[in-house]
Amino acid sequence: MARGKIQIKKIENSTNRQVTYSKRRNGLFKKAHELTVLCDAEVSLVMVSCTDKVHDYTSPSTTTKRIFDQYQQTKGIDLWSSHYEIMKENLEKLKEVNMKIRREMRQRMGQCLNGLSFQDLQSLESDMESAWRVIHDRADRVLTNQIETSKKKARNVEQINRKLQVELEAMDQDPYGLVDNGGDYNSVMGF
Amino acid sequence: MARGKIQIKKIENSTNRQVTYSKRRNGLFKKAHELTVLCDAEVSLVMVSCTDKVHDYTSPSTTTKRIFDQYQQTKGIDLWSSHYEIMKENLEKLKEVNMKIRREMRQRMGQCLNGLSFQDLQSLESDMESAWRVIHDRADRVLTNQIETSKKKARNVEQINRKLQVELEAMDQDPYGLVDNGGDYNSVMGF
DNA sequence: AACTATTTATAAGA
DNA sequence: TTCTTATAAATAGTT
Repeated sequence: MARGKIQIKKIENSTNRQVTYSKRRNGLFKKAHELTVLCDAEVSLVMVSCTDKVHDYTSPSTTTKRIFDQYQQTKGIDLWSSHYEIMKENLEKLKEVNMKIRREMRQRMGQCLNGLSFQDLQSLESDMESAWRVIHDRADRVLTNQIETSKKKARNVEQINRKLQVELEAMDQDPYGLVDNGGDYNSVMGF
Repeated sequence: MARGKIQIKKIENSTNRQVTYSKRRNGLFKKAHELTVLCDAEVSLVMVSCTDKVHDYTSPSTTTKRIFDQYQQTKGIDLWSSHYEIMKENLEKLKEVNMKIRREMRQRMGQCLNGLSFQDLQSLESDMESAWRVIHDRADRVLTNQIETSKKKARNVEQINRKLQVELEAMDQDPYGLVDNGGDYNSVMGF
């Protein structure tokens, strides 16, 4: 508004933008304050710069919170209460779910069986039996795999051993012969 | 600021005050919007007139709530925010606990066993075996108790039956005798 | 609401 | 950041 008109669009030069922000911020604060005094109004002005700094003005007669409360009341929108309520509900639901799971868990661990009827106990018992079987089978398979792998490794080592022995015997008979056994030797060292 | 300077103090004439409020309010909104655009800032401007009407401007890129959140974060935290934060933390913790329990639960039901080592599987297996035993014993005891109770009831009924028979025989011999068997009779009807 | 004489805000430069 | 100043914008008082 001086020394030339400007377009109202983002100032690309960041230094200029910063300077303008600072100047206009003060202007806005001044105007806000004048409005407060002249018209006996309440004003809350919060600004967040693009570098995330917060500046604010609040008319002396009130507080930011009070103005926001009034804002909420008039607009009929709960700015935070709705979030708060939803979160509270979620928390309660989650707590309940947690309780249920914990109880079931305890029952599956053989605790807190008092409330259960004979039918409940029987179905729990058979449930656990089949789960146990799955776990047992699984453990079995893992163990079998481990044994298989070990055996395979052992066979491998044995085989390499035999090969080396043959080569050693060959060297006994031909001490100056050139035998390339480096690769196999390294693979034995791997164990 | 035109046609004469004015003092910055409350305008006593209420019509003038109202008019000035309206004019300057628009000026403030315009300036706020210009700041938003020129400097890529976020602005929240809430005004409450002395007649308790609320007017507001919020930069398009954000919401009043968001700005208020930022404001709170920068300035001290008020009650609402701390409640909110604590609740959020609680929610997160509870979610995590929930996840863990669910995973353990699934494992105890024979699902999602992929991540478990042989040792894990073995300890889970023995855990479940002992829990199963507890549940089995419990079911057994409940069944035994039920049988015991049934037997006791049966014996009771039998005894009452015998008594009634004796009384019937007595009536055969002395049809007009007064025998008080109401109590026993009712207890038989109970079955 | 519009007008307009003035004051105020501010863009650009230092 | 602050000051300066030419000029754009806002607005007080009036219609």
